[in-house]
Amino acid sequence: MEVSKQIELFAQNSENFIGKEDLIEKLNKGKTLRVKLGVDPTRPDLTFGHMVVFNKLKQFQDLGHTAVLLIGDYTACIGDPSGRSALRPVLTPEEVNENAKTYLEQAFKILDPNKTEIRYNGQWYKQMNLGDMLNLARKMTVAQMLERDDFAKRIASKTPISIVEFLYPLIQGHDSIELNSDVELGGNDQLFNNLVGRDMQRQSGIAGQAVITMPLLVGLDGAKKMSKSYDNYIAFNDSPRDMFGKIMSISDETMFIYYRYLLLYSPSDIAALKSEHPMACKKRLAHKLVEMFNGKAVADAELENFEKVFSKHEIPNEMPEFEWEKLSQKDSETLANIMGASGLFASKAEARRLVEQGAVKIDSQKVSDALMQIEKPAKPLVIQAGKRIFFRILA
RNA sequence: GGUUGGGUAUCCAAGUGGCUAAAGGGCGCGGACUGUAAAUCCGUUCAUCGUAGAUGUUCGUCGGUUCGAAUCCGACCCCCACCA
Repeated sequence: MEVSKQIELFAQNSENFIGKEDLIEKLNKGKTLRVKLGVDPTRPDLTFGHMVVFNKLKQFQDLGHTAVLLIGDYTACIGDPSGRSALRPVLTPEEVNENAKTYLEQAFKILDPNKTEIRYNGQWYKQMNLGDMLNLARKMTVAQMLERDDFAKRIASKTPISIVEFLYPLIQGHDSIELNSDVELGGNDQLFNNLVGRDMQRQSGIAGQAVITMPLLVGLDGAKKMSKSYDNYIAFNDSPRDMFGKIMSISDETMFIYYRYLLLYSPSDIAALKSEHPMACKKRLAHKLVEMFNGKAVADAELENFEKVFSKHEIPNEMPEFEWEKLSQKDSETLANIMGASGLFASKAEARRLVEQGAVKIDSQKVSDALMQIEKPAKPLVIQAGKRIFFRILA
């Protein structure tokens, strides 16, 4: 593909794109780019927030460039502050390996494994000694470090900063030297770190990497960034039902953001969407994303389930099923006990509360007495609590 | 090492001897409404008990004072800040 077209694609949806000229030069020479993405193996669950960056990496792959996933197995012991004021936990090597494995499994739902190079930074850091470390530390000044927005804010608010946090950008930067990367990708919170890599590469006499950062995706609440700590995320590993439901729960405004960053719709595509019924748009978004992770058949089934349960207020096809004997030893039992025994509720008190609030239906008939007797059924019985919990008692 | 301030339910946070299972807010859950698991409004939010009130457990940990403690005393653990 033409160089200018490629550059245009690289820039698509990005928040910062530094070193564009360097890339143009390299591409004009016909170079295959090495595109680095640092992976944090302390948090093995990928969310749709990560997907924004992975999509970008995938674009590079599709154009024939090399994706380099750097697993910070060694640095997992440091704890990167990136926007959070609390230090991250230190992990054992076993945990890191396990995490890295599940991380990659998920990442390859987006990326092409055949075009991905996987590296571990333990490879070079294990052999480093204190002298090497000090040489690294020499490459930057405290003042430069304090330019980082996060640090500046923490100084201002008198929040402590550990020395290891100062080392983190240096270490990430050194990784770029080892990997000889031409581009580094990351979320916008990684801008500073990635730029340190660019500087350090130049200091060591090689061309500085370009840096492309992607915006942080807004979470389900439509307000804060998607993050596990805010519990406003969709995970790659969510069940198809949850994934579908969570997407259906976002606001219309957020929906268009997801179309843009998750499905890479262009502004004109999105303008076209806005003329459609928002409900239809949202269902399509949910369907496409679920399909991406679980295939078309599953996505179709979830769409059908959603329409059935939430639009038509009908009972879903699939739900947990119980033998009567699993719920009670007697021939008849109170509703509260049955619900409690199903294990689908936090406690028996919770089950009672739901009944009192008019949330519980037996075979679609609303019931109001938590202590009513349920007989061992002659034919299957469906108990529903709220809009989302259903279970069937088998005859 | 010293000096402060602090550790309350899922989170933030009030409470400084009984009226406190513990204010208020957030999250969650339910109901109404809706194209929606949006928004809004209302309700609810430790557990157990045949629906009531009662009992059990809970306010960093252990022990003590008291008829009675989240609240007072002692020891210990942990966190933050300042000083060194």
